[in-house]
Amino acid sequence: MPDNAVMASAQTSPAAKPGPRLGLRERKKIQTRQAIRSAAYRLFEEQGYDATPVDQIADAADVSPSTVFRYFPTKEDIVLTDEYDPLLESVLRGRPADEPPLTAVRHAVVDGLRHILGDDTPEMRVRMRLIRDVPALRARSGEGMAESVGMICGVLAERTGRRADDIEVRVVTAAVLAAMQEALMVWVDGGQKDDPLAYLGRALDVLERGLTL
Amino acid sequence: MPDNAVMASAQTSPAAKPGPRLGLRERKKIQTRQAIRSAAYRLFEEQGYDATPVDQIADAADVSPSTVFRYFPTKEDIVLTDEYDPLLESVLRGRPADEPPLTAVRHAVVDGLRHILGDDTPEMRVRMRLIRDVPALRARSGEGMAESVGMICGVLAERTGRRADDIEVRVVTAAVLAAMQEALMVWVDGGQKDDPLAYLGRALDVLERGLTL
DNA sequence: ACTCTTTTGAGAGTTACTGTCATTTGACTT
DNA sequence: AAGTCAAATGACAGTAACTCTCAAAAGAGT
Repeated sequence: MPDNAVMASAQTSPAAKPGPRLGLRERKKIQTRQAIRSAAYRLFEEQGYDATPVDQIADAADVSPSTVFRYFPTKEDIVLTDEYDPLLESVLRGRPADEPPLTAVRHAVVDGLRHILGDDTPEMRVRMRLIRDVPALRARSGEGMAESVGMICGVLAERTGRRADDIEVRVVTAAVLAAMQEALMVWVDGGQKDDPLAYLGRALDVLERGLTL
Repeated sequence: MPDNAVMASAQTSPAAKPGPRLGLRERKKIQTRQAIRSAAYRLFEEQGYDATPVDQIADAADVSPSTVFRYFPTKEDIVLTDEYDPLLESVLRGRPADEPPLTAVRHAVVDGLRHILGDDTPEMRVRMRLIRDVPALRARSGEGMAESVGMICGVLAERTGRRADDIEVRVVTAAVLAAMQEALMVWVDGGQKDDPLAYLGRALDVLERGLTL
């Protein structure tokens, strides 16, 4: 269960958790991964995403192009890889079983976002801008969103006794994630100044209100 | 304003409207376009989307690869090009000005879908299946959806006096389109048997109900 | 120091495009 | 009917994102 690419990665920042007891091999892998990402972000900001070939990223990160593709299956993944879904799932499963589905999902999404905004790094801001501006990244981000919808539907199915492909379950889930997406994009459009959670709250309120304007 | 790729094209079917008064040139263009599409759909069904190179489509359609790319900027566009947005926009603008936004959008989406389902061709069914099954197409389809959101927000902004980037306007719009998307996908999953409009209706009801399950 | 496994880099190949340019082919004029 | 012009086509060269294979390099365990 991959990612929700609109959201930032949980362990993107340098030295996210080097963990004292890792072999040299593992440490090098983390280093390499980070080197590639840093180089990529820098080049993307300087020249733009499309104008930056993978070969150039490889050069800048001092690895071969093969290695880049070994770490990131696609160029998009350099920007979009994160671990949002597992976090979201565990928060959602932790909600009390008698809570109404929408409330549970709402809390899960809010908590998940809060956790992730913990690392409010400059890199994350670049990432959000890239997702907003580069069509290929937007598209892939949407794909990640769709996978999140699938995961959430699975959990909701267990909670409600409905089927995971029940249209109402799916609509609820899709609407919530769409609202989150819009909230984040509006936040980015506004210069990433205010609290994104405030936007998210307003967005979810609209849903609970039955979309009345 | 491109397309909503989950929706089928309005003039995809053969001889959609040859129009009696077209020069030979225009007629040939329509023919070529259709030849490419037909060949592509056939090959996609036989071998799969990814396993079918554009060169092979060109061969099958008796044109050069250059010509294929002249008609369809990307391979994805062979499947996804449609004219849903203009239709949607005109229907939406035609709704009475005092109607609540959600109601107006709801009617527009339903009417739009009805129009489009007029041509319930086999090709359209293949298209829907491709969109469901091929990640690249799903992603692009989502992109089209995002553009539709933009268009609808523009119209709603005029109607309501709010700004087009108002978060509530965007959430309403995004939720409706997400619901439509889910409705269509559930319909496809169910074998495209029943009336898709019934699914759409149920999906939109969930939204108006405030996402209560 | 010596295996053994994992990681890396080098290189070749595929495919989706992009851009250019000469040729062809309708469209229109005389 | 012939001639001119603009649009459409095809051939070709080039770029960039991957994919695959294989041999060299580098940790890990003995």
